Amino acid sequence: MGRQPCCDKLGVKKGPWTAEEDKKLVNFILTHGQCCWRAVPKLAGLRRCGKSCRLRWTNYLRPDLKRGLLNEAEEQLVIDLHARLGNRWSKIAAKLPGRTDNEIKNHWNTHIKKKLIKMGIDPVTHEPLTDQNEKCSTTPQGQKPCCAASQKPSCAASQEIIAAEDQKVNVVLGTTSINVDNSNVSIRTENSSTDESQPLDPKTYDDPLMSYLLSENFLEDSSWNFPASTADNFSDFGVSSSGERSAWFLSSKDLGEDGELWAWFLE
DNA sequence: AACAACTTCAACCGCCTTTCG
DNA sequence: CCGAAAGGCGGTTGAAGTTGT
Repeated sequence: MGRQPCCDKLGVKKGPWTAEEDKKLVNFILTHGQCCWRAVPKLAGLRRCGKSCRLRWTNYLRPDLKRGLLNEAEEQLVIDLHARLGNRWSKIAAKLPGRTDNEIKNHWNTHIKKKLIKMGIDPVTHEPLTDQNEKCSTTPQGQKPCCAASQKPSCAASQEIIAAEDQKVNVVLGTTSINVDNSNVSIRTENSSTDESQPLDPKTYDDPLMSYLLSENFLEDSSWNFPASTADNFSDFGVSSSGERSAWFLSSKDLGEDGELWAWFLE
């Protein structure tokens, strides 16, 4: 016998999450950590599928998420990574702390794609748009493109993209330069007076939270476990008391849009 | 003001890979 | 080792919001 089913479809709620459901999920995960998503709805008192809970947490409720549109540097990084990785959104998202694969995928489809087409660049192959490229990357509705970069390449352009995966890339955008060297990404902003840099190297951060969030461990392992006991909650991040816990959330979560939800938690 | 067309993005669906019994 | 379930991922959908007429 294998495992038990994820959730019986009977009585499972769908559609947008309510503030009440968000509270329950956040409360449960911050208290118990992420264990098995299948058990979360039952234990948290939610009539949702475990998958739905995981999605809601990773895409919307996680305290380390950034809010708002991707900035120019992030956008350029996404374009560059997409050229190398194709539609592997989770891999791309792993290089942009605080951004989710869903968010990047949406931004790509709604903004970047159009921008590239406007610039005469094929968003699939990242080659200049030509009749041949258009035939290659665009197909009638309902049909898959012959050489989407995320799939096995069937044209030369995609093969080059896959082959380029191990190469170093350096993109300069105005005063910002993005350097991608296999798994390491750094963003540097040239200041006219100080030449200050903002590398994404976790070692350069004194703050243990930032260091951890930017480390490969965190990026590769999204199932970061909170301690089960509230007594030693967040000790891994260098905080222990409830006051420090509040400070940690205040600094890591943009309270602008979800202020009510997080204000509730911090009470 | 009313409606249509367009845009955005949260959430779902279904497939694939990994893990477990 | 095998089969089944969990988890993860990318594609797609549709409701809500925005813009144009």
